[in-house]
Amino acid sequence: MTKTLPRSFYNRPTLTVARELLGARLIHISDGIKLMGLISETEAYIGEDDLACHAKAGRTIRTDPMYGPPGHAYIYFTYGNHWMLNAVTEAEGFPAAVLIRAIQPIEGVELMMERRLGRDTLGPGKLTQALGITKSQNYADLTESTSSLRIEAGIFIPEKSVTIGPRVGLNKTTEPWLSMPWRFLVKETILETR
DNA sequence: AGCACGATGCTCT
DNA sequence: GAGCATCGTGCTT
Repeated sequence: MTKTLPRSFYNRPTLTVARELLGARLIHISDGIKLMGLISETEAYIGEDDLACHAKAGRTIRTDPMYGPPGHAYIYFTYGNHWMLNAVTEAEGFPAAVLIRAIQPIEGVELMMERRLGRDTLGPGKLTQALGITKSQNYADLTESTSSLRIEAGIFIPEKSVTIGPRVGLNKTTEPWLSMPWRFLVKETILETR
């Protein structure tokens, strides 16, 4: 029996949270079926000064979840097709979040494969499609053990298995934000556990 | 294997 | 009305 990561886990510097979320278990109960994957890629978006962070526009309908208490989901829609899943970090009132960019499916793999038409789950829009995550899970409390969307402690990822680099997909962002090494990626396949 | 582009709709100016 | 924290296809090497 594993435990969800507590709110204090998220109430820390976003870079620390992004690094430590690697290997954690992302769980979504979808149509009564438990889907679970190990988080294998994250990115940090930190405050209104970070020009890559949506909060650069201030507190709006869209960015509101990031200003709320840590440990909740911030979900938004982009490019006309894709839902993005973030975990809100740092103290309430400071807008920051970790974008979950990829998972390694562990449980409920058949349903995930079906939804993805057999394709992979490496990519922020792909994992939400596989897990069936949409705007209806926006603001979900990730720390609640009965929540249909939650994150539990997973397996430890050693430093030598982590690649750190600049965030991707930022088209018009200017320096220094464009090159900030705020992306965390597990190099090899994470060992399968239960 | 890598690049270019179109799809598609919500959010903010 | 433009821009976007993307994805998949199709075409080029």
